[in-house]
Amino acid sequence: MLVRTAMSLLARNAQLSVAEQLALESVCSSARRYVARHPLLRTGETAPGVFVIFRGIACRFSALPGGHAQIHAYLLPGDVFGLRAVVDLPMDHSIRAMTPMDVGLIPRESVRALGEQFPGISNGFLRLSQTEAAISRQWLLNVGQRSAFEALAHLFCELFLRFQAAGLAEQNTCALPLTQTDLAEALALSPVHLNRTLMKMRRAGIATLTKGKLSILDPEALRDAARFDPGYLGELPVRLPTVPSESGTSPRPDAFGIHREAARMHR
Amino acid sequence: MLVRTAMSLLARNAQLSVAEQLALESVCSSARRYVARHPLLRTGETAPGVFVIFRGIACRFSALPGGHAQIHAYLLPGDVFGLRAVVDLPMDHSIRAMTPMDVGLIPRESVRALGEQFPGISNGFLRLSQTEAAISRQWLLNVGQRSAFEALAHLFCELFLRFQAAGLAEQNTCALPLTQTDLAEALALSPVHLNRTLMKMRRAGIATLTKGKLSILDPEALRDAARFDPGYLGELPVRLPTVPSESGTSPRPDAFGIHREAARMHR
DNA sequence: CGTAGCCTTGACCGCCCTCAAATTATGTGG
DNA sequence: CCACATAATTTGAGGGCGGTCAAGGCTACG
Repeated sequence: MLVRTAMSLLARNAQLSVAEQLALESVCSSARRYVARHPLLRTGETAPGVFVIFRGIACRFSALPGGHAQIHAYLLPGDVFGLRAVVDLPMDHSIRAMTPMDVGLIPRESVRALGEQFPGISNGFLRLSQTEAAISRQWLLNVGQRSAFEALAHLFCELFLRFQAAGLAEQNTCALPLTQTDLAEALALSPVHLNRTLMKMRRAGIATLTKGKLSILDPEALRDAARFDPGYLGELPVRLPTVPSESGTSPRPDAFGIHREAARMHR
Repeated sequence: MLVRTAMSLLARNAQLSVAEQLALESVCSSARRYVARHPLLRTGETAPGVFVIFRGIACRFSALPGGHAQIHAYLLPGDVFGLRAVVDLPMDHSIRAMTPMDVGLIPRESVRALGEQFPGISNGFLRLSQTEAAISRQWLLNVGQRSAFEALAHLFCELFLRFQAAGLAEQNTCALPLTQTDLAEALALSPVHLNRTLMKMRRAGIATLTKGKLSILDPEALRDAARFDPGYLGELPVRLPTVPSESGTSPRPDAFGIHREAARMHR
């Protein structure tokens, strides 16, 4: 049930055929349930296979001396982790659940076997890997080049679109059950400064994060602050919300359309 | 000739069989030559195939408003770029030559065809992709978590080991024909501050960068400053140089063993 | 209803940025 | 080989973004 929807998300992101999706489903274990903060994979170990997220949020992170951590990526329903094991690489980082989770496992032998039978599956995992790499490049820009405000705006744009693509967003809100410390660790900011930045964004009427719910009040301002261009996320069938106040009245080009054009001024 | 040595590097990093390596070589174009600073791939375009570096250094980067840039990765001989095209993804960043280069091209149709014939080739590219991802995670730590001094030390460790693995390092030196501005753009520092950091490292007798040559004077101090653990680079048949003064006399544990332990003090 | 975690705000500090200028490579034409 | 132009390196002075330390308020949950 949840398995099917998550596998459909995976299939879309990996551009799998129906046959390939079904083949993966047939070797995917039923859901294992984990509690929040449960460690899923630890630095140094080799994953037993590819995990598929059915429900909940996880993160990749590096533990740092002093109890701090750097979060490298958030993993949402439909995302996978453990790909390194398919190519015999141990984990260079760790993964933990940030919320209660349901996770499926595709044993790495099955992945390899299916990869030989269905080249599209191998390509699909490469595609997922490449899209994650593109996201991580944006995170490097978040940490190295953007101000705290811009970085937070960019992160909100990314997460909202990814939640929306996973069918987990309302009109202009989505559940984002992360603490401010979690967000701070993603943006390499102190919790204190992340709080100040969040307050600033709230007072500006751009976006709020309350009780684990992200609300985008002024999508255009958010996108402008982040200079957000969604092209790097792949061709998601979603877009940032239109302005709620005057929703649907003025037929002007939407955010996604604008960036679609800008993203391919090539060729 | 240079083609063979570069393809051997690629084959090792991707863990290709001899047959797979030969198959790739057979569809790889002879070397194209580029001058320094030549743009190889631009944001938005789709690469014609997978490029293999025979000679020279390139970088992935994002151009930023204001003429600045963030470098995401350095690409050395034996490295590839253009993998995104194999899975029909346009470039989310750009790539340019940093030195004169010789580059081979494997058309993306050939890559896909060989991927179906040789599953090991698909796996190999996934492996390369995963190793690049691990490197980029360390870069996020460089920019977000490490001081300028620590980050520069870590970058030097990474580059030296990768040059060494490519057969491009002497005992404790290697050619590193990058300007201080190039390094600054990799570490998200200003050129001014990178210079100060470099001077500090030089005056501490740890490492110097002069006339395009990196010299590691005190490998232990460098490794300690960076808290460097080479595991993430894959199983390279190399290591940081031993202390020149007392080389090879004392059989004590090497860096790899030490930091393996330290890296997992969490949970 | 108490305790613990999370959020919020204030005060102060430091790493790194910006601006500016001097000095040293690098390269180019005569 | 030299004169000149350009780029790269080096050093100084001053400022700001974000860190750290600290304290108080809010919320959740046993």
